[in-house]
Amino acid sequence: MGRQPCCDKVGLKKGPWSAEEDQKLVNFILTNGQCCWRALPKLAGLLRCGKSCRLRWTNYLRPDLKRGLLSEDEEQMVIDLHAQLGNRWSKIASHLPGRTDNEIKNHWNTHIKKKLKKMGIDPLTHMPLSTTTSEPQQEQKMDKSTKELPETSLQSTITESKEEEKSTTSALLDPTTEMMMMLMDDMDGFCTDEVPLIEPHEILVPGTNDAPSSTTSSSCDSSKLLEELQFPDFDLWDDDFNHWEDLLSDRPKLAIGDDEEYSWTFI
DNA sequence: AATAACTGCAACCGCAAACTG
DNA sequence: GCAGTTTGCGGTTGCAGTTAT
Repeated sequence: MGRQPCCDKVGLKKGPWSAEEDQKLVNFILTNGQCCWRALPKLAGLLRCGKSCRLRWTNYLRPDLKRGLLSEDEEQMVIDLHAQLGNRWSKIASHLPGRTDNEIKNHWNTHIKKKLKKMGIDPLTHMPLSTTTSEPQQEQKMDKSTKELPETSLQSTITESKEEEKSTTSALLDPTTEMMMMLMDDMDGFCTDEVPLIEPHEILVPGTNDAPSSTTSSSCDSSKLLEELQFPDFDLWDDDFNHWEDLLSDRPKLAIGDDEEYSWTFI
């Protein structure tokens, strides 16, 4: 099957996002909803691939994201869920509202792994280190083959069955979280990755006070952007998703061509 | 003060599943 | 059922900031 090239397409920008790009992306998604990532960059006037836009949105720009370090509770939850699910970061993230798989993955690799090792626990098997091989090489191998993990006592409880997964993970959760999950299940395929969890008027723009001391230039720009950004006042997630059909069918009218300069009027 | 080493996070890459015609 | 396309996921990398020397 032919996979289309993504960012290696000539003319597409890579690397850190600028504040302007963030603004374009946020404005576009807030106006038109989240759909058709492939077409989004052109429609939003971005010289990025759809994949890059999706990543930027889900990992950084989504208004429902919590920022800052994971709390003790969240961290413990990640450890428990990892013991059950392994490196299935998206599954783990789905149990932590406002957290992304990338964020959890990074936190695991940079903080929790070390913490567990310090405590004499193998972060991979969640067993005491003395009973497991702690050869870095071996660990690397294991990491890479998480999908075919040799069954440990904990991991052997993992089942692919959704039903069983629900029951095992919900056992770890507090009643509120459990209820939220049940409600989400009732919402016909709703998942935390589908924005928003909140209404536009409830959007809490990450402020300067509790914002993480993120140090990358793009992050700083974006914090600024999000502070300044005026989210449009409309019901974002009603049946206005047919905006997309309009936009897509209107594409020629928008005169957005591959090599043309885009102009976009922001709300 | 300079710079080497370390750390943490955002972003990219490639694969596979899901979807579509 | 098949081929092509899109989306989602997990692993990895690059780089800016921080700390140690």
